[in-house]
Amino acid sequence: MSVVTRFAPSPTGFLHIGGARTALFNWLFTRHHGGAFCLRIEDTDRARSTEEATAAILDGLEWLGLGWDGEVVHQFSRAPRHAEVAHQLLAEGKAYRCYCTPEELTAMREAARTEGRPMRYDGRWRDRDPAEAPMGVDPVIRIKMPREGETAIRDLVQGEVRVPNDQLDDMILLRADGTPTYMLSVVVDDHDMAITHVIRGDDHLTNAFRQLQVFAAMDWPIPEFAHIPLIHGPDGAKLSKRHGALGVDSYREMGYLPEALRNYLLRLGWGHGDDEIIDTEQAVRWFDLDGVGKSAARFDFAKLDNLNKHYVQRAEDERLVALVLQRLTADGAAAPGETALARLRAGMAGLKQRATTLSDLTESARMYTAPRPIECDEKAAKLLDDAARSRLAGLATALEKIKSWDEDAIEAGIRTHAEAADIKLGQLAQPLRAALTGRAVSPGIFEVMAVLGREECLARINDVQAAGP
RNA sequence: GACCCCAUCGUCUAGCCUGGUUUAGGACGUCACCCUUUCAAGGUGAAAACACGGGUUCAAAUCCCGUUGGGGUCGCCA
Repeated sequence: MSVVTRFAPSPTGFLHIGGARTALFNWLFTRHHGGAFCLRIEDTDRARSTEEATAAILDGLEWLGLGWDGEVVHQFSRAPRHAEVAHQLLAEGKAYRCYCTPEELTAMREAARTEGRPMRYDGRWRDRDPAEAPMGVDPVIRIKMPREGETAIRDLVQGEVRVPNDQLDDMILLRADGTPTYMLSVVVDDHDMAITHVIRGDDHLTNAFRQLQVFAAMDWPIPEFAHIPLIHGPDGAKLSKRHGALGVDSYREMGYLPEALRNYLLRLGWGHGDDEIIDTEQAVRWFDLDGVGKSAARFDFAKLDNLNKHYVQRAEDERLVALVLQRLTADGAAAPGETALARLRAGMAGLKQRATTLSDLTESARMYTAPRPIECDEKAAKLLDDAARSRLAGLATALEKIKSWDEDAIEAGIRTHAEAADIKLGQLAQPLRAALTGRAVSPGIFEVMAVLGREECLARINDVQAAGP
């Protein structure tokens, strides 16, 4: 039997990090076993579903590299089929019309709360004669749930979980306006799409019992379930907008690489021995549901940063140059000229060794792309005191003497100069770094000089001298 | 509140199913030292956990029960 999975977000907001992980697990599981990974947009809530949210979700999945198979299913378009199933159940006596008004239900709910009982519909129309139906009330269709015994699911992550059937009330299948509810739609769609494995968030675990009864009523085969634990915020509380419940687009903006986010999300709740750095190819080979933990995990930016740094350092220079260029010009700024671009390309190898995010990388890249005179940050300015300036003064002639302008020759030339002038390399290198890059931190200074070129170095040193204290 | 789920270093986890091989392993983070033109990287080392209480057993992080703590669900939302 070939595996068919689905990721079924509702388009009421961006693709948040928990959803992204659910999608990742589904995708990995499908790629590992061979099969189809389907995407279904659960847009039956017409009031809250938006086109923008759908676009954001598709965009987020694409960016993360989680491609789906086949056409995207828009659940609302299948509403007639859902209604058909509800009516079939009605005809078979497995469902019934309920004429309760929303007010009645509210009263029921309030009463339950004051009496400290759980709120469950009391089934008052379950066996009532439809002839008693009040005029002018559009009925909903409710399923007849079993009232005795218990329902059990064998969850691939949670193990066997059972719940007494008296906990399950006669839920609504079809609303008064004839539109299907989520509980009906998921089941019908999962069946019609021939989904074999339902891998979703833990928050759906209790829904699974209700859904199981719909499958049973229709006499449909029941898919495998795998309810994966939720992701919590750094403080252990539910991920809310205040914490890390950001859309994947936010992580993209912060400068994380999709492969780093995938690796991080994979390790959040899934383990394979002591392995930490797991690229996607390896993940596909290793991933299975038995490695999924049962407890919720907290989101930790420090670890994501560490992973991101790892992937940035190993990313192709050209790819990073393109990404940095995008960021450099994102605010409408003019693209760097040819010389600046050439420097960026040449300097990328050194730059990326020190970057954590694309955002850092972009900031550090400015030392190669910004026009003269470059701006000094506070720490750099501090390095350029009078003593430092005077040490720099004698350097120009030394630089003129260097024959071939490459890293090794520059280093040799400067070391010789430092020895002759009787100053420590460090005392020279730091002011030089400040003058050349405007920062106190940069790639190796000789590398920077090689990338910048002799003329530019001389000019930047001169800029500092000219500016005065 | 009812029902359900969970519980190993600060965090992510390995070990748990198939009790002894564990002075409970790794990673991130933290701290120290080394390297060093800054930073990063790298190297070495350190501090750091089986929530608690009962069982079962010759032996429990591992099995059972309870307590506590955390989480989820209780919509004509999904």
